[in-house]
Amino acid sequence: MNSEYSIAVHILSLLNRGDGPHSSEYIAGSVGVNPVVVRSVTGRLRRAGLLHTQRGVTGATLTRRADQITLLDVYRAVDAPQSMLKVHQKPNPNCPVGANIQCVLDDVFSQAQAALESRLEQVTLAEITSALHEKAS
Amino acid sequence: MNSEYSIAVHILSLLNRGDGPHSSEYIAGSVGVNPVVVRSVTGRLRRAGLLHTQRGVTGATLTRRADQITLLDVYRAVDAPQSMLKVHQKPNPNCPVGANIQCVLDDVFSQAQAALESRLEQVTLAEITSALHEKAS
DNA sequence: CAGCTTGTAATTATAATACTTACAAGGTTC
DNA sequence: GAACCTTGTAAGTATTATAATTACAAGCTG
Repeated sequence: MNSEYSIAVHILSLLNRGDGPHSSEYIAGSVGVNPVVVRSVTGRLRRAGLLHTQRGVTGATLTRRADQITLLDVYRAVDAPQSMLKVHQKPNPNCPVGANIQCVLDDVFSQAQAALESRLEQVTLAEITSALHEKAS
Repeated sequence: MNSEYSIAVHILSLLNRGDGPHSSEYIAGSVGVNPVVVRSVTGRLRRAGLLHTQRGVTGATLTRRADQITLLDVYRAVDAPQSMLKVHQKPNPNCPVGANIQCVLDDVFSQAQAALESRLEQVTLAEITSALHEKAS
């Protein structure tokens, strides 16, 4: 797992403040990464339909209200792995266990992943913003 | 996330068949990794109290019944990360968002992680063994 | 046009993961 | 006890994943 996901949430939180357009360089300063990384993540969010940008013009804008954007939307947008739990790749097909373990684990891991995603779906960007204000005060 | 976790489940599944002692080299053949990796994972499982081994003597034995071992026990045993969702490490402390985003995300990610672990806790090694038999037949 | 922006490909560092070698510690067999 | 197994670990290497950086085309704005 890389940290694109949390970077994406950070970017969206900045946009949700609504205080004028922010360049990728400004955002990069807040996130603590290279501006290219910000533009890359922003690109994914745009392709997922969460925000709008335009070549040459500073800033990005959310395409819908913050309470209509869940952390699961963001998770899917950044192309996060299908399951965070990794199955080893080369079990021996000639062993009864090795031949079937991948299939069995895929099933179990999918269920665990679904539980995690379900929790993410219950949190909106608006709630993140609220929590940030809470902490800041 | 590395694949030690699924390797651990694989090893325990082999032990749970009860068909004689298996050397780390035999197990490695089924799992598809180097014997040293098997011994390393076995070591973690031993330190977590899930199985017993002895230097010089072939094989390992479970310390309790398979229906008393959950996948969460195994997850904890292999020293898996506290949260699979990674927070970016260098947000700008001088920015209202950057200063608090880690804290807020840690909280949300912990909840998602708890949901995942809760699901793992509901699955036992005995059920994995059953599923393997099911597939094999 | 000059100077900014975003979008993206390509390259280089860096870090995480996996593999392998090596060997000590200990058991078993003859 | 000697030869030959085993497990337990440390240390080094290779491979891969991640992040940072460079470079530049495409496009807006004054």
